[in-house]
Amino acid sequence: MEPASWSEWQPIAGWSPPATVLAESLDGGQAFRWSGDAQGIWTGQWSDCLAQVRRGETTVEWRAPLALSKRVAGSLPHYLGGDTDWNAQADALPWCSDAHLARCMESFPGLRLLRQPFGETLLGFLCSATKQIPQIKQMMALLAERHGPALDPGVGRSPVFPPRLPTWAELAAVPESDLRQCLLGFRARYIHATAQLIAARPGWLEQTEAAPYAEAKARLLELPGVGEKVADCVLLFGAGKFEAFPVDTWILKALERRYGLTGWKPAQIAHFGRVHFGPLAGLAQQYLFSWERKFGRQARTAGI
DNA sequence: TGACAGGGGGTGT
DNA sequence: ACACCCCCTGTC
Repeated sequence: MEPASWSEWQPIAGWSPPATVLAESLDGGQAFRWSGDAQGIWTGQWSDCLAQVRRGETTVEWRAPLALSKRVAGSLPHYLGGDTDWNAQADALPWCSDAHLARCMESFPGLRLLRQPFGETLLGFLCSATKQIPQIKQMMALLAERHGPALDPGVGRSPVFPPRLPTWAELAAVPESDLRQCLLGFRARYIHATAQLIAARPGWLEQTEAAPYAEAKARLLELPGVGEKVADCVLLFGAGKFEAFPVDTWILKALERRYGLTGWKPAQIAHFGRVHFGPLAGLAQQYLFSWERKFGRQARTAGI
């Protein structure tokens, strides 16, 4: 599986997060196709791309198998959110009047929202219901191994690359029983039915990704297995809709414990989030989520 | 060491 | 509210 040769490490200008924040950005629950080694090198896949990322001297650096490096060079900056001025976005959050948000932002300096391919973001979060990250990653790996074509190197003879994820068109041809073999459980039915629905509507995915937030969300909610939370995750991590505010159990805990919203229902929490954090609520959500996951348990144990 | 609950980043009825 | 699936983890 190890490609014969990699390109030189190349800088990603303007991004120099601490190791913990790089880990949180790549493997904190936005994406499910990155894994890190003991040297701090992260290997990840998306679309037809395979790359490694690490902290360099001054910025994050990347490299790719030589046969893929041109493709990755054209795709990785966008994937890592390089189109966005993150300092400006973070500064636009109401940290000035929200001490807890300020604390979360200080704990994860340089945290980014990824801009993943829309279709595979949808697939990932259809797998996510009542599952933790390692299990979701296992499902995604099995889907790729069993139903994704080997990554196309593009030209001539080349090393064997690990398989990419199947597209929705490819998933539509996979029997539900085969999906179940990928440890999907009841999610297999959702993915199968969603694949049929998408296959029956050419252009539907692309139009959904391009639509404004409210319309895109309404369209996603038509899919079986997609509720409020999954739709918002797909739009935030796979469509760049920063106003999306996914409410999962961590955000529920965070707003209950840190903002005193005891007993509020998810829909009420979502409304509070959008009003309180504004048009970049999704970015605030990511800071709160990361903090709660990393520090929330001990904070609650300490009675905070 | 092996069985056995218990629970998990939700959705649908 | 509860079922839906079932792998993983912690525990005895």
